[in-house]
Amino acid sequence: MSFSTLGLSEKVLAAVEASGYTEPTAIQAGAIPYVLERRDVLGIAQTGTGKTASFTLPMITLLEKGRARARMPRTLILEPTRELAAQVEDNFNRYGVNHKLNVALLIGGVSFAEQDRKLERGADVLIATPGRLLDHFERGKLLLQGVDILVIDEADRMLDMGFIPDIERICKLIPFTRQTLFFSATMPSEIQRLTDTFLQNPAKVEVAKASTTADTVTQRIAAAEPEDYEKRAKLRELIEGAEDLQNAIVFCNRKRDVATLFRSLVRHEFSVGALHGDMDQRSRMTMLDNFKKGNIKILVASDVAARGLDIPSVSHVFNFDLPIQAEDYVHRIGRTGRAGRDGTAISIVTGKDEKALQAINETIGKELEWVGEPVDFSAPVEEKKSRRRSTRGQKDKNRSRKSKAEAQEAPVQEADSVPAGLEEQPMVPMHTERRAPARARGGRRTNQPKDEAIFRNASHIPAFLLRETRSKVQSR
DNA sequence: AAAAAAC
Repeated sequence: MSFSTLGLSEKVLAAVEASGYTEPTAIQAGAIPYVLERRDVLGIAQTGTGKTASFTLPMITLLEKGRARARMPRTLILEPTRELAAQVEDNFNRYGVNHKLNVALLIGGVSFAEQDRKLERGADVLIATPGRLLDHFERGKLLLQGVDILVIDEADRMLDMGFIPDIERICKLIPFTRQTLFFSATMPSEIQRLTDTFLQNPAKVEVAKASTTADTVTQRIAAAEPEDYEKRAKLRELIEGAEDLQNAIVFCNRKRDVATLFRSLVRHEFSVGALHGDMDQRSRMTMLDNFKKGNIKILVASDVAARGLDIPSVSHVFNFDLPIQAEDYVHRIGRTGRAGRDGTAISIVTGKDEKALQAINETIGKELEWVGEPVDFSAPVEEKKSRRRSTRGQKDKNRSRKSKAEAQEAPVQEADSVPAGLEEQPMVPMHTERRAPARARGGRRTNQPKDEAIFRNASHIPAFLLRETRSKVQSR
């Protein structure tokens, strides 16, 4: 199978070849001919299957005829998150090198001015998250009656995020004569209803569901005490003990925990970045970019990074917290072991996680194996105080199990406290212009890092990367 | 107990 048999234009084929691709993936081979025939397409595919190129390549081919008019984009692609939208833009830039496409990215968190300019100039391709798109529409800056191709990507995720009413509204604003390409990893009933309403005689292209537990991913769980500082110590131990760690994503359930953990790892001189939805857009983009380029080895992230992000090779995934929804576990560990590469996923489990762990084991259809000693779920997991009173023996046993180094490690910073000198610090992330602790400024090191790639002085991180959202709000 | 997304 080769790209040349799919009906793509010469210019597109040249760009694909220049990118080094020779063989289409299953979803590309299945969907591209239908798109070029102007059929509606229902694509059922996970991320990491080459889904994006399955619509961008034929779209670029189709866009060769005709030209955009001011404020009337010719095509519209809806994405659930800003990062995914930006990723699709990258895709158009890469495969559209031989074309003069006007591509406009309409996402929140950035100024309207440039987006307006691009709309005014006439966009061949409009890539948007629903909120910002509707915002532009309501301001009258955008006319949707010229849209010829509508792409709805990651529909099931849009559903999870409550975007379906917005999607329905947008669909109704676009002429009935359009071509619609609809992608979803799963087909829950609400999504089925949506496709029944908005697709006309679609060609259904389904690619085998990537097995939830890719054989190339080694999955393990590691026990820790439930206190945050204990979990952070365990995480450092896991990172330092990891074999062949090239780069890693560390998932936390909550944004504030992303922030706290990020600061803690900076203090411990890891090469680390953070990513969550409350960070300003510029930081989000730069963090992700630096992580992709390898400037940052460890990315602490919320579930904003769990799905869809195209980070080609992550050697390790760590779950600082077990995800609340077992399904999210699958998405998180799907960040590693991609494209047949080896990957390792290690999750920290505490006495409070019994139910979450059960749910995950059920979802993946096997029992996760422990590294080190397992958590004793039969032990009471009430508040620490009551446990101390009721089961002193158990507690002492736990303490003696801890290594000396761990025991000596004072709580780096409790979730609710801040290290000295950073009292006024915002949640996320640390601001380097304030005085960081001596170690983070490259001062005396108490323990010599053994791996230069994973450990690094934090002082190189550009200040704007470490700025938090509130400054933006204050400046208004 | 969460996160994501418009201002």
